Amino acid sequence: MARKRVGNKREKIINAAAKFFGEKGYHNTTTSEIAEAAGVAAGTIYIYFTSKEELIVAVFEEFLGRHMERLQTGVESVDGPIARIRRLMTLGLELMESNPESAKIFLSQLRQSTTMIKTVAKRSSRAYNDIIESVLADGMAKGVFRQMDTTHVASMLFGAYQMTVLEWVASDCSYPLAEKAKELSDFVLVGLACETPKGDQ
Amino acid sequence: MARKRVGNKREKIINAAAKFFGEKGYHNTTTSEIAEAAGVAAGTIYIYFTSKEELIVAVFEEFLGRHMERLQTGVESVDGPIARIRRLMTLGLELMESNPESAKIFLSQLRQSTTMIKTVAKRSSRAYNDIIESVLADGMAKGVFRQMDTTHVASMLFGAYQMTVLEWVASDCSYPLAEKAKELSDFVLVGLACETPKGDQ
Amino acid sequence: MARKRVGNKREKIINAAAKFFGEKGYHNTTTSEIAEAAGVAAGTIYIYFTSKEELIVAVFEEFLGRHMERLQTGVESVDGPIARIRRLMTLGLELMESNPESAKIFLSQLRQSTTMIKTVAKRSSRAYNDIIESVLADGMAKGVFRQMDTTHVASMLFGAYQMTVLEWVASDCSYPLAEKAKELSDFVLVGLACETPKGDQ
Amino acid sequence: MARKRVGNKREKIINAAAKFFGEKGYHNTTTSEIAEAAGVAAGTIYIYFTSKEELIVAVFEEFLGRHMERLQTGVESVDGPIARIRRLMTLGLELMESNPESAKIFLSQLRQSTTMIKTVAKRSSRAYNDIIESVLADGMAKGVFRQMDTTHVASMLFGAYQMTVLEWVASDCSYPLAEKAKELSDFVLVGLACETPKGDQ
DNA sequence: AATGAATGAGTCTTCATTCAT
DNA sequence: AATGAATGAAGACTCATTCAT
Repeated sequence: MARKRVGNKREKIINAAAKFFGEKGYHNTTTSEIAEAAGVAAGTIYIYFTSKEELIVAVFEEFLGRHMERLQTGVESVDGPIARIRRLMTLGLELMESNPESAKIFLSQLRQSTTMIKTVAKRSSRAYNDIIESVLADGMAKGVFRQMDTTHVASMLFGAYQMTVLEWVASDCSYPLAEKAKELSDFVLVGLACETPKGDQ
Repeated sequence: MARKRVGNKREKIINAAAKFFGEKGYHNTTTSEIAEAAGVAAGTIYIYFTSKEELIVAVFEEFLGRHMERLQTGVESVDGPIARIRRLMTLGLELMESNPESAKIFLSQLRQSTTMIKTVAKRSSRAYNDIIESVLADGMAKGVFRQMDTTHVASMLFGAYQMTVLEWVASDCSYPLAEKAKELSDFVLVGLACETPKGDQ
Repeated sequence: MARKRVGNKREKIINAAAKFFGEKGYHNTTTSEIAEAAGVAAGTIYIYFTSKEELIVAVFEEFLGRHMERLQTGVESVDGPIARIRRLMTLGLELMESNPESAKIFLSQLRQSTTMIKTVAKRSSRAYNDIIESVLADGMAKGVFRQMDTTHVASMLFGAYQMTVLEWVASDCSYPLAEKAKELSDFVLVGLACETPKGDQ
Repeated sequence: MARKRVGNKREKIINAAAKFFGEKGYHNTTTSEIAEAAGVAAGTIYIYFTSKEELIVAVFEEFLGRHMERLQTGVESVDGPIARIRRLMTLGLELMESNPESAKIFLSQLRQSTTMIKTVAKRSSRAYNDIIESVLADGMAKGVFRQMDTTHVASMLFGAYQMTVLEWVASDCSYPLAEKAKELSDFVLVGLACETPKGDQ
């Protein structure tokens, strides 16, 4: 039965890498342990990826790319800016919950250093932000949301979302993440409503 | 009048380390370059710190500890939950702006991996969160803020704050961070006000 | 009329190997690139040769063997030791010129290290030397050449020949090698003439 | 008595490297074995040399530079082109004989591949050639030597010299190299004398 | 306390070779 | 015979840490 089925090795390596990168970070993960966990020889990694760095890039593209697609689709499946923001938050949390591995990567690797990694991380988070921003702009145009700096607000909103996931991961995923969806949506939605803070002097 | 006090070297090492850790990350910084930048011998670092890891811990404690103190003082200098939230956000951004190095550490190192680092990072962000949370709890008790999961809301608020700083750092500090303070405060304050999102079905 | 004879692949591999070994040296050439250039799969090389080392041995045998044959024939086509030395030098340079690849191998690989290579290289250069030596011995017997240590003189002569080729290769074959033939022959021939150096004290 | 005397480590490394490079060639020598033979840790090599390549360059410079100096001095200590050629050949063989290690490097590494090595090797052999060439030019100017292409003749002469050494090394230094000096000098000197080959048709 | 040369374990990466198809 | 994906041993180089001075 020879040297295994063809085609699933790249996938196995990406999965193993995702697991370790998420858990221990890029620098604390050795290519050897990735290889071992993936059930391949050390050198095999270098058949599919030219370097360790290219591997983490692939991990990003794989996981976040997958998220983006589903978020985009999800958002378009409902109408109205408010519903869309709710959908975005809820779906985002669901995706994270169904794949804690990718959640960890999403959180921990987002801000590493080497240039290439940086680039991809930025691209990924920009993709997230873009989706949010377009919903905001739409809501603003329709008069549902107040006037705002959509870029800045989108990233604040993204920050609130991220921290929601981070708390959950830090708790070792000890509760259903979905239950935070309402609070998250409420929090961000009020901030977008057509009025200024009240009770303020 | 020897200007060099005792402790001078420890301080110099911490400053040099902060600079490099912020710029290039923990793993891409060597102890040798820290030593060189600090103007001490490679071995000297190990007189003040038992390991590289302890050094980054010290950097965290130093910088974030300093922040905490000033945030705490700043918050207590005004009255009322709403004003305090405003003060917190504004002062936080000011502190970051006046010390971009620490801003970078705050952002990029917060989510590394090795256990010890994790612990400290968590401790630091918890400190931040604690300040926020106590203001929230107070506001809730006084009926100024709506009922909420203060822990979760505090961290979302912290997330919005973080992303505001991140955007600024990513832009190479190309604009005055302070100008984002109002939008940030407004955003988080509405989310806390005593009402539910409107326009929602 | 299938143009591909059996043995075609072996030949292609040897040619590709010769090219790379000559250009980049044994150690800087990978079996994969040889395979690619030869238009065969990586594993195919190991059907024809048991190892990379055996491959370079084959390259030597192939090219230098070919030279030897032609040199031998060429030498025998003229009469008299002096004419033969001239023929040897001229023909040798012609062969090198018509095949710069083999010239490079001849020069650069002659003195590698691993035992087996050493052995073959020695064998090859010995073959060269043998031809020269036999002409020398003949000339000495016939009284045309002076008494000498034919082995030593043969190798000095070979050295002069080699350096003539090396200079040419080092110049990127920028001039016709043949034009050095007369000087080379003159140089070595005087050294063989029946007299002692004059003008010497 | 601590970590040995300072200053002799670089030398020890160079000596160990010279030994192995000469015996087994650059590519078949590992930095670890050099370190071990030099009695230092693997990493120590990289305190003194930035790379393995820089190490072999240093080996070249060290040994051949030393030769050049002594050859130059030796040549200048006698008068007249003929005597100088004799001196050059004799002294050269003596130097090789007194240091077989360097003889091996001189022979085996002279024609490796990587660019930097090539460069240095070329520089070294050029230095040798330059000394020879200047003596030839002088002799030609004084009418002691015939008209010739000094560059080409110098390198042929160098080739004869090299092969004399190579034969000796190949014989495992089994005889006194010095005894070949006369034959070598005679051979090259006749080739330089003011006449054309005789007995030629 | 301070130095900085030395250490050596640890890592990524290469590449000759194998073997199921 | 031919393929080429997979192997895994080996090697150059890095860098946190030590310790004699």
